[in-house]
Amino acid sequence: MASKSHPRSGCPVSVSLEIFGDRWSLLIIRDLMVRGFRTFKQFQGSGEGIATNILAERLERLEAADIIAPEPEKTDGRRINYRLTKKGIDLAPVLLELLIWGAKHEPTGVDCAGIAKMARNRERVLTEVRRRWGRRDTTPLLPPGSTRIEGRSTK
Amino acid sequence: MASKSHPRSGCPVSVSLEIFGDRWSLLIIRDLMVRGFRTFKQFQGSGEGIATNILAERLERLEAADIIAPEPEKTDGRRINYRLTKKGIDLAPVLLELLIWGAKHEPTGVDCAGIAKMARNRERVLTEVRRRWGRRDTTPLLPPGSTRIEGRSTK
DNA sequence: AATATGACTTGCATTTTGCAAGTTACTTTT
DNA sequence: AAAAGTAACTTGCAAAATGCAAGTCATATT
Repeated sequence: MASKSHPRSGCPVSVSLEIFGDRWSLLIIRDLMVRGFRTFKQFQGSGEGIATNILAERLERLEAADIIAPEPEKTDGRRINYRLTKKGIDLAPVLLELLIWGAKHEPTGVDCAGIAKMARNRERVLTEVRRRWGRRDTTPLLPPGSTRIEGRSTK
Repeated sequence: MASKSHPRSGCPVSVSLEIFGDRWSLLIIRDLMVRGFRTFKQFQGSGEGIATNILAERLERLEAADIIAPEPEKTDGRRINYRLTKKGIDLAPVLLELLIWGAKHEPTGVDCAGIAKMARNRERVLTEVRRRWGRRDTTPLLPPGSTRIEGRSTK
């Protein structure tokens, strides 16, 4: 992917897309950010069907861009836990807007009302995502299959 | 590009990425949204170096997704003006966050202070983008090479 | 009538993907 | 302590997407 550095415009949008402008990178970041995934196996089984060679390449790429960082698990020498860096967690607004747009404009089989509520409380959602990242809290933000955000109700 | 419909998760993020998760689509949308570009030739010469066959394919794709719509120019039968649909202009927040992230975290050769100001006034920027879209105003939001947003100063 | 322009095609070489089947270094079981 | 997992990758290909350069074709312009 974009291994050869084509001379592109210096536009920040363009630069961003050169790093994660593909169909998989942001899904990995999403899994880290809201589903609490940490390992290769988890990403692999995330339901999107990414091939293992592509997954390995994307992890390498995201690491090189300092968006994620690997930390070997002490209690199990086989396992590597990936974690978002500060730079990585800063992608939360991008992901949130992507989520809101997709839910609004495409049939996605998720609770639109729940997403609409998130759209009305962007800042609250982002604050929660950042707080959990700071605490290394890995419980899924969205319980699998749901779209309701956990924690203090928004009512 | 994702011509074969792989069965993917119904996650809105995933669905969004299937439509414009590549290195070019959002750049075309950016050109339409903030640079006031309308034609094939303009996109082609946007400085990113997109190949004409790819450009044609992306325009077709974005049109199929109802993100852009072509309208032939009455005064010149050769020219087709592309325009963002409502669904397309709704991508403004995504693009803005992408812009903010890139400017903050990558060397982009643009005025970081200007972008930081936009980051503090997201809503104002988005309102302006939408207003201009509604008026079919095609003067660039950002004067070429600059990053200062036009119109009423933010002072 | 001749030339130019805008919006694409086409052909082809190079890259990236996707898929299935390993491999390697631990861990757990028996 | 040997056998049987597991986690995280590699490898080898075939298929698809991308990047070039060069055309085509329907208007415009000169």
